This record gives sequence, structure tokens and C-alpha cells, in this order.
Amino acid sequence: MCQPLNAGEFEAVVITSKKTQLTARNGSLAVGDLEAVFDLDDFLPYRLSALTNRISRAFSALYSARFDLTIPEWRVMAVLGQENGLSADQVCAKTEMDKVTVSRAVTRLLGKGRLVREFASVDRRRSVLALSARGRVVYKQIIPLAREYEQALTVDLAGPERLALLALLDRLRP
Amino acid sequence: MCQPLNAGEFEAVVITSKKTQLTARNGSLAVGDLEAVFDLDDFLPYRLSALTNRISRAFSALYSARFDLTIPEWRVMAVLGQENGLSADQVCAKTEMDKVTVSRAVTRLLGKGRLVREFASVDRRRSVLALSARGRVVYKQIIPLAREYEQALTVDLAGPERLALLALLDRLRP
DNA sequence: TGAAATTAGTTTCATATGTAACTATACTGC
DNA sequence: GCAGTATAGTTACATATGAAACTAATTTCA
Repeated sequence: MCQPLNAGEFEAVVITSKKTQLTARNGSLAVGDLEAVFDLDDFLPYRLSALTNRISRAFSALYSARFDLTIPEWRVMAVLGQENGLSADQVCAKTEMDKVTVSRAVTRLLGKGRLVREFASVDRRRSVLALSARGRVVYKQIIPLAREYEQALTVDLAGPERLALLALLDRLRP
Repeated sequence: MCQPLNAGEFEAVVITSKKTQLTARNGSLAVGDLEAVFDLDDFLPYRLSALTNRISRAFSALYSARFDLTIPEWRVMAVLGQENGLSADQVCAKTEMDKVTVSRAVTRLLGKGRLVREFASVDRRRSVLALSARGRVVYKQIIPLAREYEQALTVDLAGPERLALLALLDRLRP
């Protein structure tokens, strides 16, 4: 996948963290902050990624087996539950998932009869997706789980803090 | 992976969003909020997941080809750059990645000479991982990229807001 | 017009992923 | 000691993933 365009890897000296508890073992490492420390816990992409991994796993554990739904499938259903008639492309944009991932999730959901698909008469490349009656049943069963999970996730946040968090996330420029 | 334990999927009536712009197309859907609307944009797991996907892609674009590093590899290097001597298990805990993912990233990094591994004398199951000199060179080259990316990501946040965001994330219970 | 470029979506293929099974080491209590 | 259990890490396997190639419909503009 990645071409080996490795940058010059010549010798260099050590970095250790101020938090290090197991530093300088076995004599192979010199200790000392020879440049400003990079603190991972303060690095937003890392914090968000670790947090999101946990959240996605925890939440999907609540619905995946019970409803035979993968994470991408749930996401597609979630956006269509909110807004019917989206194209696959719009689903991609909303979920930030790859178009291949979306295409396959849609295929499986169609197979399970949880989605209906038409193609726009104005542009027959463009799909027009909606939850089927059956899909809406599943969707409606998951919503309470989603609410409960979100509730548990945010027990320690007061209402305004929760909104503040959402607002702050909105101001990031990924 | 998922057993088909589908809950009963009988007929049900419609949900549409207050934000819907393309509702009730082609006569197959009745409109009306028959139950409280579930707004995805207000659902924290969704917001975090979409945001994090974008961030991970954008950031990995900065280093993956240039340094021949996958996302898991970078994450392993990042935690070891901060704190040498961790076991694979501790790396798992810090990164929230699966132990298999970590095992493979470690294998590849060892192969590229970016990591050194010993096994703890007190418990020879336990690995003791550290960046090699070569690994530290790569690490040191990525740190500025990480800082720059974080800077661009948070241009719209004042310092205290950035800290507030981190603090709020810390109070979630995933 | 109609050839070239663009766009929506799917398929192919090589790689990445996680669950479960495995190996090897260490602990537990008899 | 040593059987039984627990833990760290790896391997095997089936599935998921995304980049790139593809098909098909649409737009552009010469």
C-alpha cells in the first residue's frame, strides 16, 4: 500500500516523556528532554480516535448481533431514518464513509429488505434510497438503544456542557 | 460475524425528520412525526465517528506515504515515543487498538528496524518495546507534522476552548 | 450534434481487520 | 512439585476495507 519513500534514517538522540515510568531501562537509553515533549494525551486526533474506537465498539455491541447489522449498515440506516430519499453519494457525505463501503452496505440492506431503491428520473445514475417498512421497524427499535447509550455516555455532562461539546467539535477543521 | 437473530420485522408506520427536504417522494411515504425525531447530528457517537474518520484520513495522508507508515504503526510509534519500555499490552490499552493489530504493527516496525524488542526477565511472556535510534529519527520527523496538523485543526479554537474540549472529552463514559 | 470530460455507482483485487484457536510462560492452591 | 487456571502474544481464517479500474449516464463545448 505504502511505497517505501523512507526519509533518511540516520542516527539521532533520545526523546523521553516527562511521564515516563519505565525509562532508561537496561542502559540502552539516555534520559532527557532534548526537545519539547510531544504529549499524545494532548493530541486531539489521538484522543478522538481512541475515544471513538471505544464508543463505536461499545455501541455496536448493543445492536450488531441483535439486529444483524454491521456498523456501516447502521450508519446508512441512521441517515436514511432521518432523511429519506438520499443518494448513495449523499449518504457518503453525511457519514464520512467511503463510497465502496456505502455501496456494499446498501447492497446488503437491499438484500435484507430494509431499504428500497429507485433511480432518479432526472438522472438515472443517481440512486434514491429510503428505508423500507421493514427497515423502519428495525430503525425504530434501535433508536431507543441509541438514546440510552448516549445518555450513559454523557451522564457526567450537564445539558449545556453536552451542547458545548458538540459546538466545539463543530469548530474543528479536519 | 453476526448471527441473524433479527427481531420481528412486522409492518410499521413512518418516521421523517423535521429537517427532511426530500420527504414523501413517490407516494410511498406518509409524512409526520409520529414519534420524537432522532437527530443524527445531535448524536455524539455519530458526530465523533464522522469527525474522527476525516481527521484520521487527513492526518495519515501527511505521513503514510512519506514515511511508509500505516495508521496502527504510527500509533504504536507515537505511544512509544512518549514512553519507552511499554509492553504490547500496554500499547493496546493506550491506543485502544486490538492486540492483533498491535502485534502486527510491532512485527512490521521490528522488520523495518524502527523498534527494538526485549522480553522482561521477570516475565518472559511480556515484551518490552522501545523505538530504535532509527525509529526515533522517523518519530522526530513526524512530530512537527503532528503539531502542524493539530494547529490547523484547531485554528478556530482559542487556547482555553481547546483545553475545554479535551476536558469535556475526558468526561465521557464510553 | 458528438467526442471528451465528468459523475454515480459497482466490481476487482490486494491488504487490513478482528474472532477464535493456539503457543508459551507464569501464577494458584493443594 | 504439579494440575488447573490465567495471561502475553502470535497465527489462521473468514470478513471488511479502500484504491483503482470499470460501467453507465450525463454534461460540456467545439
